[in-house]
Amino acid sequence: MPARTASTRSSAPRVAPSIDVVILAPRERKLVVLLARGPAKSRERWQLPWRSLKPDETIDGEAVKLARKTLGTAPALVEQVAAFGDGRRHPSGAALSVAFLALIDADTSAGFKGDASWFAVNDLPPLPPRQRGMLEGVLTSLRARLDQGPIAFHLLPPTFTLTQLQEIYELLLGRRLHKASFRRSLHAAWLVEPTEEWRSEGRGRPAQLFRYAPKKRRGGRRGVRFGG
Amino acid sequence: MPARTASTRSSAPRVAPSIDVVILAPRERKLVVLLARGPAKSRERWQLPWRSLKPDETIDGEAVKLARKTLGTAPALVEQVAAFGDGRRHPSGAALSVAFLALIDADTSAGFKGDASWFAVNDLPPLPPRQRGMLEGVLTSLRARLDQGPIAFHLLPPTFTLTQLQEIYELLLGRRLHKASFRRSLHAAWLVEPTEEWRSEGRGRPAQLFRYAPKKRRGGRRGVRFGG
DNA sequence: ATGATTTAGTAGCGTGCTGCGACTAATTCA
DNA sequence: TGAATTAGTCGCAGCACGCTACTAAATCAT
Repeated sequence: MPARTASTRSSAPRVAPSIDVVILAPRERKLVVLLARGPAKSRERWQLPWRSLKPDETIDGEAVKLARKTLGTAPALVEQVAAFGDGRRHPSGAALSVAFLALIDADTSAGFKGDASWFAVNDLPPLPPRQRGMLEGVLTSLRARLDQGPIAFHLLPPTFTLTQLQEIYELLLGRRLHKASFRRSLHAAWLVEPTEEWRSEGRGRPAQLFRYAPKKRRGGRRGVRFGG
Repeated sequence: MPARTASTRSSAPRVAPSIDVVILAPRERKLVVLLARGPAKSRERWQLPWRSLKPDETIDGEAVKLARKTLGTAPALVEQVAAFGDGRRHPSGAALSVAFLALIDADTSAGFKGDASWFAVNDLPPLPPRQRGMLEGVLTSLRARLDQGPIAFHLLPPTFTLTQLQEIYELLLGRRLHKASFRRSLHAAWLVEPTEEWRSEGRGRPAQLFRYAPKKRRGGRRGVRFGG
């Protein structure tokens, strides 16, 4: 049921596929996404950063370049999520768009200066319809694969406290986790190792800093399973 | 920044994205994939079924049509897996290809008459390089999502014995499972219900037939976790 | 016919993982 | 100096998992 859209008359012109990137960072207990300004005349003033794919270009390479150009710095992770070729409208007019996920940590994102702006994913401005679907698809996929790979670590700086790590998981899962169970799972997964440093964050006992250091110990590496 | 329409000159010409479908069925304890004949002059004589995407077409719709046309009947499941736009060669010359997974059960696949042929996924003829990658990507994704959704059921007829179901899981996972544990997990997941029928399959005690009937019981539906 | 063989399905035990409440430890604030 | 706050650990109770061993119902061989 292809819904005819946008600037088309009898038969749509052939337009190159687009690459769209969903750049995420944690920010004040919320997940935020980086949106770029659209053309002034367009209905939606904000858009996911995108570009058209030229022949001979690889999608992964171009996605990394696009993320770096938009962000001014290289993200910790860039990963393809899915292709979107429903009939919905895309700013490029492309019949097909490929969605990418990009993650950076809070510290790096705080240093961002550029034309784009951060928005909480729970409180977004109107987006072009296909991009709205792409964003939702990326978030769903992110949550589903949380326990498959070390995704959460890419939202943190190189060293972090276990409470910080737990807060990232809670942010992505949308629910509270039990501290003791979380740490036990983490320990069993052999994903982090302690550093010598401790950080005093205002009140309370200082926390030890850890770094991401997966050990391929005997038995398949298990993801972090959640207590809570 | 988005380039114009049809074809460029000096570098590669612009070619519409392709839709490629990996049609799988269980067959004599092996997983088989349906391959179509390529053009006689081409290096690889066999290819994944594919077609070029025209503007205004939706990828999911076209994937279903392609699968149905190739197969002569509608598959039990058609699902997008990923986009492939590495530099590797594709028969269409497209810069970008989208891979789809399609599943049908053994009985239906046995009735297949057509130009294409079934090959065991462990013993394949040479394929165009990008399609080789797409096939591997689809298989990897299939195995990874086995415990997330009811994928296995789409490789079986509407009613089946629990031994048949277990064999499908063993086929996809590539290892033997323990009967009692498998059934316990299945029961806990509330995914099947017994019918009144029993099937006598040669020797031994007859087996009860079950049907796929997921119950959204209290607590999130767990996938089948594997014993043994 | 009857016992061997084959396949289906269940019972129950030990171990380990999970969820949770309650505890100790180290710091800041009044 | 003691209340409050945050970090980190202990250990129990219950459930899930892996496995062996059992019962059930059919066919095959003699």
